[in-house]
Amino acid sequence: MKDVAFAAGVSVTTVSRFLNGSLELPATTRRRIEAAIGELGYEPNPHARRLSRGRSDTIGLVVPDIANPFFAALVAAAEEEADRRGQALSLFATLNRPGREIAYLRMLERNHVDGLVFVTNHPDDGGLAALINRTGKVVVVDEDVPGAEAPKLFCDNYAGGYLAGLHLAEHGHRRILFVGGPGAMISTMRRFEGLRRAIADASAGEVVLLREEGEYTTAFGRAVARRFLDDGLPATAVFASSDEIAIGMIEVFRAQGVSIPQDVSLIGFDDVGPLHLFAPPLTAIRQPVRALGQRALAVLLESQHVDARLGEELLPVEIVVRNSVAPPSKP
Amino acid sequence: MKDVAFAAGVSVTTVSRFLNGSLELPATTRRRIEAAIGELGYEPNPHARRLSRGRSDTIGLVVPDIANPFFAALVAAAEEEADRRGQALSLFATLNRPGREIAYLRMLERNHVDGLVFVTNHPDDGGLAALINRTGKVVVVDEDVPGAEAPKLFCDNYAGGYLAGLHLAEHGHRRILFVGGPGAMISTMRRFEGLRRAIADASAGEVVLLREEGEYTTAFGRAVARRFLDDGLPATAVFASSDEIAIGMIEVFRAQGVSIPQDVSLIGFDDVGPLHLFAPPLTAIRQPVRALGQRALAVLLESQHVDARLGEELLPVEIVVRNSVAPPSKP
DNA sequence: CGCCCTTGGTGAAGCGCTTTACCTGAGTTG
DNA sequence: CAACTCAGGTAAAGCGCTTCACCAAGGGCG
Repeated sequence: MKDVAFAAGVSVTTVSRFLNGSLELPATTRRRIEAAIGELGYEPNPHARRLSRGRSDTIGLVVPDIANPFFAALVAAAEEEADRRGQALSLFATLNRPGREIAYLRMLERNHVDGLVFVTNHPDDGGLAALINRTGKVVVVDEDVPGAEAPKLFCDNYAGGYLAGLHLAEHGHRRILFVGGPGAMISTMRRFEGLRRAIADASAGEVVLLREEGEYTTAFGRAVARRFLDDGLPATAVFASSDEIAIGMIEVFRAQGVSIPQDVSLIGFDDVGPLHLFAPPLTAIRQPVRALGQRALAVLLESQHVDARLGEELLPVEIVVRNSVAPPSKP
Repeated sequence: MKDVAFAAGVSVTTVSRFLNGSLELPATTRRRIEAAIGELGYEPNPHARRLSRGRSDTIGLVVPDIANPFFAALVAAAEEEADRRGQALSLFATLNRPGREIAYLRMLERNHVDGLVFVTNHPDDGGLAALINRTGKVVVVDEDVPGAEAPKLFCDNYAGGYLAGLHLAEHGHRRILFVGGPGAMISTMRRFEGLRRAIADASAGEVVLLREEGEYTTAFGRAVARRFLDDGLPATAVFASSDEIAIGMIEVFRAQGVSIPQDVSLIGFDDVGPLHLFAPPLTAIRQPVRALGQRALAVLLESQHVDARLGEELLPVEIVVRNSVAPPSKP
């Protein structure tokens, strides 16, 4: 930049201010600077810029696992929005490695990034919340970190559970198995609450609501399905709280010759994979995953100055009816 | 850091060198410094560090679309490896926005990142190659950028095509439709070449090889499938060159009541989605997508010093046989 | 005519590290 | 005992920007 300034016969201040738009220049000067830049092939050094300005125009995104299609879609939407807003996106996956979440939050604290979109998938012992409160500039997405005073962005889990419950109840199901993720997470709690409420609202008489909670993985789905079969199909319908769980269960059901929806109805949650090509096409609650990613960025960058902290924002879900729910064969 | 140095009664040089491990200190001094750091809650500023050292310990990853499960898996593997090697990962999606690839490469040039893993999905007019050659520190992954003098990392497309062809030929197919991505990309060319070679090797007598080329999208898959049906099923088997294409085709086949594999056999490529749950479970060539991501990072960081440029590395593919290929009903 | 505003700049002090070149004093060695 | 190491440091010069505080000259205005 010094060279550019010299070549253009001005000071570095002028070049810098011109480049940053904080100085109007007459056409002749401007052209001299531009010519110098062109000839010297000058490119500003972002590290120096960041050091000077004290910020990086980079935001961090912490997710449990990028390969999971749900998170992948979230990341994609966030990246798009970040790019639109002139921010770079640094990506971190926790992969359930303990301490990783903490490490990434500390990175925020060290100004590595200007803000963090934080997606967790397991309960916090309070350490995370404390760290979030200390650092600021975090938006908590998808799952809650209780006690964290930060903008929060979830899908409407309760409504999702309610829609699923209503759909099952309308088909006449009275014995329903809920398969959730970790019991302490709000996605699990709220979806269950919604489900229960819907069943209570829509079904007269006695209703049986079984409940399994574990992880949002195919492995857990398989385990639950096996247990379910061992118990002799204690319910006529299953509400699987994620694509992964549903996939695991379908695998077992299929292997054991249990057909959907004749033997058991199944409704999923997320709907980011190609569920419509499954056999049968899977009815599911659709998460607003793109909106989640976009809004996360927007909220983060806009709460930069305003203190719009606190308060959670709920994004609407919808039910996508396909072919995996039918009336119970033996009611 | 100045404060830490003062509190510990040493110079900033000492603190810096101690922190960077370029100075052995007696236990007492070390403890004084550590105590000062603890008390002051000191965290080094990465921007300053980067400016001083002239590098960022961040590598960039440019992919067409993160939400695509194939790229998502690639990103996930790369991030994991980057983290293991102490590098941060900046993510950029081109989303087919023209000029984006160039923009991201220039960002490399400006030292924004130390290196770039570059995944393109469309032909280059030479501009990209030129830029890559100028900047260095790029590894080209998955699809080629012809003329770029950089380490290149592909899956063994030819072998993939060959495996698919062999499988189809062994089931007696003589009229086969190849559905590729963009015709100019090596993935398309090499897979087709492999397919053709396998057919030639395995089938005596006349063979018909139809060829459609377009994009790796469900939309293209649907379009080809419709055309295929309009033409009255001119082939008994289809080799779809990506999960997306296969999904698009299955959608149309299913909607039109064409059943797989009775009416037409189908073999896919990629195998990152839950193809095993499709109806029928889809036979496919599996890409070594995790290995691709990992190796990309390794190659990038290791070619940092060595000039191991040039030369492409091929990662092995395998065939995953499921249930979507059967002998033709009317040979 | 004197004053003030605007336009078009400038100098220099940071930003917070790393690194080079150098220094000092307590052993070690011949 | 003089010369030589070597551990244990240090001062200061960057790294390449941004920005604060100023300033000169020309023009408009009362």
